[in-house]
Amino acid sequence: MPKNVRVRFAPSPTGPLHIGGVRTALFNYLFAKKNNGTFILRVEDTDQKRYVPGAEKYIIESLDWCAIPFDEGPGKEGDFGPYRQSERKHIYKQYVDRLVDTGHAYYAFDTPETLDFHRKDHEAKGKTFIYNWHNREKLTNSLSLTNQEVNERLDAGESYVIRFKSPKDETLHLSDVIRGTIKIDSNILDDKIIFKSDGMPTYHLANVVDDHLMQITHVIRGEEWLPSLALHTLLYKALEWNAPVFAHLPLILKPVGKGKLSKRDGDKLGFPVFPLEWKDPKSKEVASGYREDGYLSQAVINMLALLGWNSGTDQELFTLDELIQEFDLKGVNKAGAKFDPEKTKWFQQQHFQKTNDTVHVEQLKKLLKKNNINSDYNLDKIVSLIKERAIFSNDLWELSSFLFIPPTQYDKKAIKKAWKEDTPTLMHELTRILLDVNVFSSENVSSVVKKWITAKEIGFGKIMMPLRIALVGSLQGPDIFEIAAIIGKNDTIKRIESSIKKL
RNA sequence: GGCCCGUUCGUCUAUCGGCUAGGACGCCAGGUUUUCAUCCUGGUAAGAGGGGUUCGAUUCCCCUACGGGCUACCA
Repeated sequence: MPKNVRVRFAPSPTGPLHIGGVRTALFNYLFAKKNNGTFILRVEDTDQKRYVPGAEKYIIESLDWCAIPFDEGPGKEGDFGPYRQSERKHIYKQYVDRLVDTGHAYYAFDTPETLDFHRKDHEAKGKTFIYNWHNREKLTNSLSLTNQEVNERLDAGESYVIRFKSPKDETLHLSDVIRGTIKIDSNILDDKIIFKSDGMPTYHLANVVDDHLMQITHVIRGEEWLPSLALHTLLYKALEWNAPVFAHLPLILKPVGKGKLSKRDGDKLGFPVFPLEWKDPKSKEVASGYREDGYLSQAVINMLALLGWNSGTDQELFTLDELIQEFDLKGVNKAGAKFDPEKTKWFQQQHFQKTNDTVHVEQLKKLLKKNNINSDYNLDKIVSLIKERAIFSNDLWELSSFLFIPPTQYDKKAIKKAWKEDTPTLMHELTRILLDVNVFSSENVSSVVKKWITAKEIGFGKIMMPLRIALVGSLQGPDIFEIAAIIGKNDTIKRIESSIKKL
């Protein structure tokens, strides 16, 4: 009987969750749901200095917006809480003590200044300073000091950290489902600090302890953690725990240039890198979000899922449920992927078109209200006419505003192309024809106007284009007779007369 | 610098030793729409380089190049 799948997303509340983090959360969620497992949110706030107020709330709101809710986490206490590491502070000490007792860890009293000096000194010589077996005897710690000295320092309240004792001359075989087996020479490993002088564990220790205590079966995280895998594997071994399965996701890279996608790329290239808008509490700077830019969360999720994963088929459009059905870690790529804002837009367009019209009508209502428009037009009809040319819900307003607000200006190119000397006369005649149309439906107007044009033996363009200019202000928009029908007989005639006057 | 991971069209990717190397975004061309956009059809374009292994390598191995990550009392 296999264990129940339990996975976690473990962000640090140091700012807004960026899109790479959202994808990590998504893959965890998909994996959990696919395997009838549990998706846990754990807040890794062991570094008080970097704590940003509001960040945790932002993370939770983002997951909610993306519709990838967690089953256990802050505010949804399960059997393995609390889910904030700051609230688990008391738990970690016993495990550090155990590591010290079993000889896997030791106290170290070196000051940050001393270490910094060593690092700089080594760097100047073109070497790398590594704190491990080859020099730990020469540094200030419980391995180089006598028991008495150590106790004296401890009793005197001298600040200390606890380091994990990395092994000498071992070849470590690490395992990752995406990358296979990775061999590491333990001699290049640092004796990493696992417990800080402020009494808090570092990420490495807290992570391993919590994953074990929370019975995490699969650790799915970003590739930036791959170099820590050796340490984590060693920690599990030292604590005599079974390690979970590890999967390191490829990173999301900048669309252009070098490096991984960062906060700044969004502003520079004009697309959001955050799911939600974020206002920095200190600088008051505002970073745009997909939600506020009018993206559907389904589109963002779909795009993110396909960035580094594929189902093995040609299918690219997925709903969340379909993603859950199809998801498999085997389909995850190894190489980092450049983020593509254009394709993101395409996903948005596809999902927008699939969205039910009633949703669009609600959006349009909101947009009208925002623009102080009071209208009794048939919004269902309007949505059906314009939605196929829209990508974002905000487009609904852009594409229909001329219906609610008569044109005050006319597109110059359009005038040059279609508004000729005899146009005013023809338009004037047209108004008289339109006046006689009793039921002002698009079909009626269309047939009456077309009959008239045919009878007059003039080109369609000579009427249709100026009429469009008169009603819309430019040579754009849906079927012109549909437009006339929506704004009605009076407004249609008024707009034509107004255009004759102005042009 | 050291260590680790990676490398198929411009971009995201399929291919699990035997293909005219497939799809999608973008771009270009044509068609539909008496407008614009949508939409449809077609086109463009790729396995980093060099060695092996093999009857045969995009696929397996090695080297080089390039890209990425890590190298904190941050996660």
